[in-house]
Parts: sequence; C-alpha cells; structure tokens
Amino acid sequence: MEKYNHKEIEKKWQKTWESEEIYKTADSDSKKDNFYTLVEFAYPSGNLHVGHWYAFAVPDMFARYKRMNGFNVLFPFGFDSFGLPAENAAIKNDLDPREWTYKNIDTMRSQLKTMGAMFDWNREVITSDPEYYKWTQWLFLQMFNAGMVGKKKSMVNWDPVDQTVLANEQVLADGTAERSGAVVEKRELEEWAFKITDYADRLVDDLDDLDWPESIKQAQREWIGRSEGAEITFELNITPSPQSPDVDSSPQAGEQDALIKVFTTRPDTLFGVTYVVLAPEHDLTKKLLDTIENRTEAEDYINIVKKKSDLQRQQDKEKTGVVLQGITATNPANGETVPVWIADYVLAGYGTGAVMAVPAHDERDFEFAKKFELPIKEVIAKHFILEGQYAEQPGAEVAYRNTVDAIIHDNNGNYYLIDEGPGHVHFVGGGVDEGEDLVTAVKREVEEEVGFTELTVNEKPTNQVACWAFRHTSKRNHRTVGPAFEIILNSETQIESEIEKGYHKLIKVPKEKLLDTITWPHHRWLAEQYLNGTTAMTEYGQLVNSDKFNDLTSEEAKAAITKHVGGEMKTTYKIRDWGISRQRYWGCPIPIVYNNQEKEEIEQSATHINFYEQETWNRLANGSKTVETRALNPEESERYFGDVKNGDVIKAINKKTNEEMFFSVINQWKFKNFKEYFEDKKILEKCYAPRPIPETMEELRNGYAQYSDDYIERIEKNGIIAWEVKRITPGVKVVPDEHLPWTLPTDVDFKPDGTAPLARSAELKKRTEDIFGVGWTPEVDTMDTFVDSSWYFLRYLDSQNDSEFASMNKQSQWMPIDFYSGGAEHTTMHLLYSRFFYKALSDLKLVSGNEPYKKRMNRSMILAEDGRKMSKRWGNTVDPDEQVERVGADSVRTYLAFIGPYNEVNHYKWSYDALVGVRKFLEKVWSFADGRQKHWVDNSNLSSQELEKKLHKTIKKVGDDLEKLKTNTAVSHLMSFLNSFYKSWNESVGESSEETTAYLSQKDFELFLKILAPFAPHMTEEIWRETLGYKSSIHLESWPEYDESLIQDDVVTIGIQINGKVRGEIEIASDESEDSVREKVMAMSDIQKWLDSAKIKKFIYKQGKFISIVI
RNA sequence: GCCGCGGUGGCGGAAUUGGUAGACGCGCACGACUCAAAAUCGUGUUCCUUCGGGAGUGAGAGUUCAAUUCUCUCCCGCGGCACCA
Repeated sequence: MEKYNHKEIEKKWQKTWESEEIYKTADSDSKKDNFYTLVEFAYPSGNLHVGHWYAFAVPDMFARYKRMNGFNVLFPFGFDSFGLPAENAAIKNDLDPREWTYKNIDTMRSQLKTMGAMFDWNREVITSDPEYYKWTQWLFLQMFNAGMVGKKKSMVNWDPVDQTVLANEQVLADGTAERSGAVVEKRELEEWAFKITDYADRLVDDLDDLDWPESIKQAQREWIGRSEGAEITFELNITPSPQSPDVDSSPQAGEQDALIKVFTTRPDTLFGVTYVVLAPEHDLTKKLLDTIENRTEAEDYINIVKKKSDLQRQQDKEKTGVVLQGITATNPANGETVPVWIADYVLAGYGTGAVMAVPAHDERDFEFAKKFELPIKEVIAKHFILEGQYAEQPGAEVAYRNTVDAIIHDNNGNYYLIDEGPGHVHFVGGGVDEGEDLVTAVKREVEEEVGFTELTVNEKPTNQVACWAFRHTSKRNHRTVGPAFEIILNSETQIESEIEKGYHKLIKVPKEKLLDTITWPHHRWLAEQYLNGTTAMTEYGQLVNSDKFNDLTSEEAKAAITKHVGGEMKTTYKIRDWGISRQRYWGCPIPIVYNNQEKEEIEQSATHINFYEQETWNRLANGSKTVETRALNPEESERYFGDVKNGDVIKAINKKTNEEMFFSVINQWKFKNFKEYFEDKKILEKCYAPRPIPETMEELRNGYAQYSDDYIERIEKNGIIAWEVKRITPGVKVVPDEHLPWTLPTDVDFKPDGTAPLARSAELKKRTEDIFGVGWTPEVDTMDTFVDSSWYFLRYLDSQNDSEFASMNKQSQWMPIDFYSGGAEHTTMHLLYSRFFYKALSDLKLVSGNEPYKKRMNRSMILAEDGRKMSKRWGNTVDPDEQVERVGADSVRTYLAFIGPYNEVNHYKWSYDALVGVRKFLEKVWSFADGRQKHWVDNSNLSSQELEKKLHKTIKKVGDDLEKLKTNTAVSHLMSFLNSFYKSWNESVGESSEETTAYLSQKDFELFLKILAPFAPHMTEEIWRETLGYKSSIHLESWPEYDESLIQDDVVTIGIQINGKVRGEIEIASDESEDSVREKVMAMSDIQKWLDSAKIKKFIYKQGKFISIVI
C-alpha cells in the first residue's frame, strides 16, 4: 500500500460519491425517520474561509452520524446571494453585480465540494435566482393582503456614503455606520415594514417550549423587551402667566392638551410620585412652551438635547433637566400637585414619552431628585415573611402595628448596642403609639427598654421594613411596618429600665460585626440600609403611605391602584416593526405599483367613518372582513346606508390614535334592531368569529353592557349596520401572480446618486405601464436580504416546484427543522425575523406548526494564531484551500472537530502545529491499515480482550459525544483507542520477533473505521473500498452498536483518601464488598504508615468509586 | 450600570446527579534509529521540594469524609443591551 496521498484520494471519492449520488436525499424513506439538519447558508463573498469550514464541516459530521444511526437526513446548502457587497464590488470594479455574484457562487461551490460534505446539491437554493425570489415576492404579497406588512413613516438611520437605510443594530455606538464608517444621519422615510410588533407576545411566549440554549432565548426576550405596566393620566394645571401673551388666544388649551399620559411598570408606587417628567422631544412639550413662564430656559435646554449625539447622551451620566414653571400636574391617586419637568433621561420613543417619577423606588428618579433636591416619598416597604419558628401560625389572631427600631451606638461609633433575646438578636425597638410621631416613639422605646436618656436622634430614618411573623410572647401573628433611626448616645448614664427586669440583654458589638450578629432577617436588612446609605428601594414590597392601599403587596396594588385612577393596564415593547425597504439595486424587487392621482381621487371620494372602539379597530386592522357598526342617529344611519354602495371606499379613522385605514365595501346589511340582527345567524357568525358567537338575545345584550342605557336605546331605535369590507390602500396595486417573478431590471445604472437605482430603469417603467396603464409607477426600493433568508429552509424542501413555494406534503415530511446550527451574530435578527415569518405564514395557513427550529445551537468562532479575529487588515487569515492542499480535507475537518467543544460559544485559536498533530493521527490510522498483516492475521484471529473492551467503550463515547456536539472529546477518544493498540502491540512484541498477541481483528478494525468515517470521510472510504475491498460506500453503513457487557469493568483501580487527601490506590473487583475492601486496604503498608496508631473515625466506601478514611 | 457566558499546566482544552484534577493534542526535554539532519518510534513533562512531602482549578470565605463541580462576597475577561419608566 502506498503512502497516504490525500490529494488523490479526496478528489477520487468526491467524484465517485457525486456519480453514485450517495448523498441525494429522498423526501421520505419508509424505513427511516426524517431528520432535517440545517446550517445557515452562505453569502457568496468570493472565497471560502476557515469560518465557513467550521460552520459546515462540523455539522456535516453530526449529519453523517445521524444518517448512520438510521435517519433519513436532509443536509442542504444554498446561497444568500442578494446584498450590498455585490453592489459595492460591482460599483468599484464596474461590473454587473449579477456576474460578480454568480462567479463567486461557482467558486465557492467548488471550494465547498473539497470539504467532502454530504450536502444534497440537488436542492441548492440561490436567493437571487428569479425562480427563488418569485416566491419571496409571492409570500410578501400574501402578507400584504393580510395586512401583515404595510407602509410606515419612520425615522431611519441614513448612511450618506452607502446611500441606504441602516438598521439600528448596524449603527455603532459612536454614531457611525458599521459598514461604511460614515456618520449616520436621521432621515424620515416612508418604508415597507413587517408588523413584527403584532407578534411580539407570541415570539416571547413560544420561546418557552423550544429546545434552545437559555442564553439565546434570553437574548431574544431582551430584544423584544416586553414590559407590563399601566398607562395613567395626570391632569395638568396651567396657571396663565402674565409674561406669556399667547395663553388666552391659544385655542388648544382644551381638555386634550391638559393631560399627561405616563407609562409605568410600577403603578403600585403611584402615591410616591413627587414630580412628572416629559421627554424634551415630546409633542406636548412643544405645546406647553406657550404656557410656561421660563420658555427661554426650556427652549435652550431642548436645543442642547437636540444637538447631543446619542453617544454624548449616553456618556453624560449626570442627570439634567428643566422644570416647567407655571405648570403642575395632579396625581390622580391623591390629588397632590407635583411639578412637571423635561429631562433627557426620558425617551420620546418609549412608552408614552412621559414618566411619573418616584424617586424612593426608582434609581434614575432617585438620582434626579437628589440632584434637584426634589422630595422623596417612600411608599413601598421591604417585605419579610419570616420562616421556621417565627412563621405565621394559621388561625392565630393577626395584629397590625407600626414599629420603629433604634440603631444605637456610642458617640465615638466604637460599638453598637443590640438586644440579645433567647435565640434571636435584633435592634432595640417597638410599637408606635396612637398619635405618636416616630422620633418620639423611638426615644421612648430606647428609654423604656435600655434606660438611656441623653441621646441624639438622627431624624433621617432608614427605608421602612414590613415583617410578618408569629410572636410567641403574645401568641399573635404580628404584621409590622416601620423604619429604624440612628441613635447616638451622649452619655452612658442609664435609668431604671426593662434591662434590669430581665426582659432585655444588651450586647456591644463593633460596626464590622453588626451584620454577622443580628439574626432577624428584617433587622439585618435595616442594618444594611444603615451601613450602605439609603438608596432607591426598587424591589416589590408592601405599601405604606398609600391611603386605603396600605398593607397591600406591590403585586396586589398594581391592578387595584390602576383601576382606582382609571388607568389602563398596558404592555409595551422595545422591538420595532421590521422595515425592509432598501434603496439599492441588488435585492428582491417589491412587487407593488403606485398611482398618485388615483390615490388622491379615492381618498377624496372616500366616506369617513369614525371608530371609537379599539377592539373593533384591531380586528379590522388584522384582516377581519365583516364588522358591525351602529346607527346612532337617524341622519347618520341614512348617510351611511344611503350613500355607501358596494364598491365604495370608506376611510376609517381611529378617534383614539388618529390612525387611518381604507376599505372597499363588498357587501352590506341593515338591521332594524337587536332582535332582527340576532335572528340572522350568518351575520352573527361573520361579525363575531373567531370570538364566541352569541347564542341567545341575552348574551348579545350582555355584550353591550358596557354602554349606557341611552346608547343602547338609540341602537334599538336606529338599528345596526353590518359591512363586509376589503382593506385597500388607495393608489397602490399589487403585481398579480401571473407577472411574478417581478424581475429585477437589467438596464440600470446602479451607481449611487441618492435616488433608488430602479427608478432609472426604462424597462421597469414600461413594464409597469404596459400592465397597469399610464400613470402607474413601480416601487423602486428592494427588500432587505433578511426577507430572503427568512424562508429559505422551506424552499430546500421543494426547490424545483414552480407552482408552489413548497408543497404542504413536503413540508409535513421535514418541518420543523430538527437541528439548526449557526453564528451567534444571528441570535436576535435572523433568528427572530424568520420565527416571525414562520408564524405569519402559519396564520395564513401556508405552513403548519408554529416554530421553524426545534433545536438551535450557536457555534463558536475560530480566531487567528495571534488570538485576534482573522482579517485581511491584520494579514492573519488562514486560507482553507492552502491547508487542504497541505494536509487534506480530512485532517482539516478532524482538526476543527478537535479544537474545542462545538456546543459552546467560545473562541478558538487556529494552530498549524495542532493541525499537524491531527494529520499524524490520520497517518497512524493509514499505516495501521497498511501494516495490517502484522496486526490481524486473518479473520480467524480475535482481538485481544483488552482491546475489544477499549473499542466498545470508544464506540459508546464517540457516539455520545457526537450526539452532544462535543466533537473534541469524540476525536480524543478515537486517538486514545489507536494509542492503546500501539502501546499493547509494542509491549507484546518480542525482541527478535514481530509475533504479537495484541491482535485487532479485521471485524473490529472495521468498527473503528466506521466511527471515524464522519470525521475523515475520504480516508475511511479509501481503506474501506480499496484495502478491504468493499463494493459499496462506508457512508452507507450504519453506526456500530457497542456490546454492553464489554464496557463494564470487572476490575477497577480506585483512590484511597485519608482525611480528604489521596494517599494511595487499590485494584479491586468492581462489585467487591466493603468488608473485603477494608481488609485489603488495612493490610497495605502505604496506608498503614499514614494511619499509624490513629483511631479510624469513619471508613467510607462507595462501591467501585472511592474509599475515604477519616482519622 | 444591567443581563448572559467564562476564568483549570508553557498553550488548545478534559473531568460536574461532588469522588484519584490536568484525558487527548501541541510545545518542550531526553532516548532509539542516522555519518548527520528531517521524518518516525519510545520515555518524561502542573509547580515547589531539604525527595519525607507540600501547594494547586481567578481571590477570599462557607457546606462536606471529599469541592474545578454546590452557596456567599469580590476581582478579571468576553458577548449583548445601553438612562426602557
């Protein structure tokens, strides 16, 4: 046999596999379960780098392992080929981006093939192929028709160099663009956006059931940023100011403007509000400028804030703000008036852009209040429920008391006086009497209990603490609440007190010992507050100073207080809608056309209808087709019904949010009253589904219970109208299916000049006019490439289908994806967007199921030898082609598996030397096969038992490790097995002879080859077919089963510990009895010398594991 | 600042229902083969040591017969978020 010639071998088998089609995956196999292994497809940047190898070669081993284990494994590949780099390269080198892209794809495909992966190339998808993007467009249109995507005006990050919109996450902290490095500007654009916010709840909630690492789930939760709270309205009191001449003439001084809506996650702290803050950019701020006394000061501040870059606003940790003079707000909970501030720590874009400030219980408010000397009002007490002997006893009487505790120390601070009772140590203190103030009470307590009279009270108390506990002395459950005061002793003169009567025993402790000494947890908390200084108490607790809500817990109080002030429980999110418009050429065209003139005509002719009910509005916005409305007065009824004909357009206006929608009427019905309405079951169903449909008149009426009698009376008199409507966007048409793919024109000069390249295509314009008529113009933006990659995994299933994006039948064979491996950088964007996409398609009944990826794993990263990221800039890149040339694909694959665990996110340094080590291992396998005559004479020879045992253990370990992607230890076990063979062989070889007893039978060697096959597919195939003479591929073999009886050890070597130190070891039978082991250990001289004459306190033996002797 | 992950020889890393710390590989040293070198093979390799031992998994404490593994406090590194009410 020849030397291991990787170049020849690898090329040969890659060819053979291709012609034998051994990696072609059937959609189903009656004998096997399907298993879908997905790796993130590649952007065709031009050259394969080591990162690609790592991303694809290791999952390939996993896929091969699964396949050998009897699964029908799908492992497809494709190219995410739209995107900016193609366009940039094209501009730079004056090329067609199409040519550049497809040339790169060809290069990379052939590079990828040197990897020897089991990709099924028959299923390849390329997102820039019209056959692919036809379906991207089709899916977009399905979502458009369902109202899941729409146009939205939004402030975007504009990159003046790349001439494109950037996602927030593409802008660096210093305000420059990630890609171009240009300083990013803000610009308002109208762009297409997917309404991912509508799916925010489901995207968060459904994470719970996924088999994903918790860290990825957590990152997604944070990105979505759901927080539940309440919206509460504060009334403004505007004192007209003589300096402000505009006030009287201001027509806007109506109700609407005299309210501030705040969002808070802590409505339970409402009684602690001491001021209200508006974002400087808030609309209301602008309106209020006219009415305030310090207009100039406020305007100056707003201008300063505007000029601040995001970076500066972040860096300025110091709180700033301006109080609006002449305006106060009324706390709806208690009628207190509080000042109104503007400050840049409040953001216009989050919540309502206004906050109620509760400095006692919010860090930022606390800092702000400290700086501007605003009052701090405590309304939540830290809550302790004691356990054990102090746990509240059921049935015992409950006593509520206000308490006060004393933190007493001498005037030098040398020692603190605390009270030591039987089994508990705590501060001196007690109950507050009726009508007594806290300072008086604490003085009285100190006097009564310990007899000191000459003392100074630091009148600033700690935060309050609430404690629920059973008091054995009174046999009652005490629920107490109160703060502690610092008491400084001026003199140690004591008068007669309870100490003498034996009720209390005082001990002196130094400051450092205070925390260790006190045993009551709530007093320990008071001590911590005292020692660390009082700050905002942001935890939940028990309410104090909150009127009738006192003694409620925060959790209970949230809803109660919100209801009390007429607020609304509300949920807000950080996530914003997913804007997808890009002013670029090389992307998927958006199949939409416009006509401004038609838009105007339709809008002008539309009948206006006001909507007051958010619920009805939401249903319409979400695509519900039938809706009922009520005719509240005869004229209106007449107007709606008389004027609106089928086909007419209605402009719906949401009176709460001022949003607008347009509908075209398809059908309409009028009912004289509830009774008639109720009798038309068909209409009820249309109007109510999917909500419960009223079965009786009673139920229908109950549905109206929220309205006033007068309102209901008017409905009875004037009737109910039902419309079936279709949502439309005036002046906008979708490209009909028969014109898809809506192809990317080729007659475009795509060099950036600030306008969209597609606007310069004569062909596209003509195509649009030919189909839709003169006056219609095409959408000239293209889609974000994240849209392309949000569904590619579905196209793999049915890549040749030209009548569907993927047939339901094929989807049901493969979805959801069993294993998805990718980069950590896609944790929040791609992974979230594609989950959203899948849910949206699921709602459209285009896919079944709710989540695309059953299991997700983020991969680690390969660093350069110098420990930095590989980059052309550093000149430290590793070219995989060069490495393959040098040591072969099998070595590179196995090295990448060996470098570290694949199932953890870590960074591994590339090492040429270590790569050579792996190559040596493969060479050893090779020469082992070559020199087999020495090692296994023929099939009549059996392996030595020791080796056979080792082999079966190795089979188990490698399988277990591959299952968990712990590829590094899998490789080490393979190495270890070979080492054991050589070692025993060397040991058994006689001086003069090559005769040995350390045989490995051919059968066993074949098992070893099979478990090595996923790592080194070429070399194992060469040995399998050429050396061993098999006709069919080793890769069609199944994973060997290990013999359970062979992996058990009869004899084990275990350590002997004496007082926790390992002092020796002993070989025993794995099932040996304790008595027998003890006898043997005691006889050992090594052990005897340690034991000496000492008495053995304990002898611990855990069978087959360890021995521990305590003396 | 908050959230998440991590810290083990000269290096990558191994070992967790707590049970002989350093598997496997690299590097290094010595030896065999060789005129010599490379390659290959073998032996050794956590540190200190007066050769009896002692110390040791970022630091300190705790629980335990026994802690890399569990608990607490702190330090450092990496990633994410960035005044989110």
